Amino acid sequence: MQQISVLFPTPLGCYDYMCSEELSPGTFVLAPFGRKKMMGVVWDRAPNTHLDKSKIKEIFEVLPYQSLPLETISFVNWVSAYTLAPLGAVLKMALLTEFDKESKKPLAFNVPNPKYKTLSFSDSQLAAVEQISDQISNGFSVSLLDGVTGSGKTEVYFEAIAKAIEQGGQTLVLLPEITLTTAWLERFEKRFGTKPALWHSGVTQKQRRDTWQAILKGEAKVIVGARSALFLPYEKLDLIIVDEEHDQSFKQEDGVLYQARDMAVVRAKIANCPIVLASATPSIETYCNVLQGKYYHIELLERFSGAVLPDIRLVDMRQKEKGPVRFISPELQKLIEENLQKKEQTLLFLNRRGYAPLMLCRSCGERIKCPHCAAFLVEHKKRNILQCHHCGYIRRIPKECPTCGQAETLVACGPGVERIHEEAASLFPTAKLCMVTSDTLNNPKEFSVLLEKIKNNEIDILIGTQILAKGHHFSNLTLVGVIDADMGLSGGDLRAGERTFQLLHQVTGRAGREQKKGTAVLQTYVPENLVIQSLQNNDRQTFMEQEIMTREMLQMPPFGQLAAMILSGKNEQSVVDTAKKIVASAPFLEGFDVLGPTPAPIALLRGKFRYRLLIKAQKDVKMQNILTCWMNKVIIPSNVSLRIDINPYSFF
DNA sequence: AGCACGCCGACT
DNA sequence: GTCGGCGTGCTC
Repeated sequence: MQQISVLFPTPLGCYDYMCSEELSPGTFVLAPFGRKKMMGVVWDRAPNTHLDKSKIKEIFEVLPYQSLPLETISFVNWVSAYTLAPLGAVLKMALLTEFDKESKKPLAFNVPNPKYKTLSFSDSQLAAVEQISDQISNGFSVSLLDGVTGSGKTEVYFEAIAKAIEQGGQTLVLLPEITLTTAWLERFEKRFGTKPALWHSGVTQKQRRDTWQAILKGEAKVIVGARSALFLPYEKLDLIIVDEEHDQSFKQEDGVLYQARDMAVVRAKIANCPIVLASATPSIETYCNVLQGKYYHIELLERFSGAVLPDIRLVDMRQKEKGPVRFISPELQKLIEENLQKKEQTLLFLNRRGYAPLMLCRSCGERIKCPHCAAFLVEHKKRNILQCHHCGYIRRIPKECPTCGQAETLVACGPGVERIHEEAASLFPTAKLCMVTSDTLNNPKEFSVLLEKIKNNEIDILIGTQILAKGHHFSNLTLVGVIDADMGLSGGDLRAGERTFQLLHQVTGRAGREQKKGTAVLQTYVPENLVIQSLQNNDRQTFMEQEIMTREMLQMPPFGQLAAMILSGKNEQSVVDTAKKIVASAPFLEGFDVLGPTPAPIALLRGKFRYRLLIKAQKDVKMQNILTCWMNKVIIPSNVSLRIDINPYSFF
């Protein structure tokens, strides 16, 4: 009888069992767990010798499935140790939910043909192709593929994929969920003659099953997916691409908290293969690694088809006289009118859904709040509702103020896209308008119908949130108006400046393509702000240098480490007491500081009170080890839950 | 996470 | 008298 370590896809660690034969790590087994029969994986852990022998049960059976690859096991171990998430919670991301079912007619995965259609490249692109291709089959390396929108980044990394296919290896392409559209897939199919394997939230159970199996067997060669595709059981991973690497949606914000771009680098290291991070606006973290010589820098300088960068103009909103509330400035209005006359398209961008972010009672001053969250309800005028954008709570728009009972006293404060749509409709009564948000688009089909309409010039003015900012080229779109360029800048978030720069760079880049020079207007109350100035001058360099200097001075990431502890529970006193208890037992160590507790910016969410601690550590400190020791000392009552967020991106 | 055990309120 | 609410504790 052997004692073996087994891991289950539940948020726990390893459990030991007895087994008559020796089983290698990765073997699937069926074992008794609690009062249930559960499927688990034999793990690469030494058996626990302190365990009371009478407690150890025997496994039921060895399942006749192909083992989980050792690289996947190493990766799960690494992610768990880094994020401090339980091993089993990480394993869960690597397995299928319906594991026992088998497909009668599995999908076929064609091998993409690297020679299907060869593309022609400019000199600059050819140089980049060569640099990237040199990395294939040369072990682990990280490259930043750095090129402006329209410089042909995608086609350049397609050549690296072609080379990996020729060698018989697998390639993983990570894209932000929103970029995973038909447009990208069409380009892939044009180049390789077939579709890649897909992995994202919209993939059906059967497709998931077939794809998972095909990846394990090495039949699927190119896998395109959102961040969760990192955990698939690759048989022979030879290349990873992370496109739009700066995109903050790579940070998973629920369940296991991880940064998929960073974990992708770790995954490449485990596979001993190259990874390419592509972006027009690289993240500060990646750029610092380039400056330190840890990452290669592959630059694509020119726009491919000779298109020019848009002319960026600022409208200083401070100088506007008080009058009836208006969100489209006279300057922007004039440009839109000119654009309408030229029969060219305009995009009005505001990253806020709904009609107004706040409803206020003119009589008593009450602002209508969510009953479950410390947040204001957002007015959605068309649907005649108020909605909480944090928990989804919905109520009808009341006729009377819910606090003082007076009728007709509620007023909308501030703009959302719906309100911009309303204002544009009254300013340009003959123009064809279309509003696009995640509320109005329900599926990819609707989206492609919309794209077709835009292409056929059936729309003059688009009004939308960031769903429109990413990854689409509209050849007749020559004017972009950013309603509130400062929106993302406030709030004391570490990455606010960086995020705003990246988003607005991307949005303004939608203006002008194919020889038509575009214009972008930034409406701002802080025209002197570095982010706004750098955007206007198309000066990424200055912005990055300043941002890096600030981060270094403050010892913020990537020059120092951060971790957040979020305590939440229905009993506020209990949450506060636990937070204080944790702080009281904090270790005193050089280069390890504990800040807080403070109520979270959203102090009540879904009926739970939330407090935060921020841990700031120097770069060389083994933060995870310290946190683990520290947490082992304190007892968290069961009515309080604690989440640790290593390198947090959101601070709500 | 599940799942069971356990101790207090409103129902046939 | 029970049915069921969710607090608490355990899973090798």
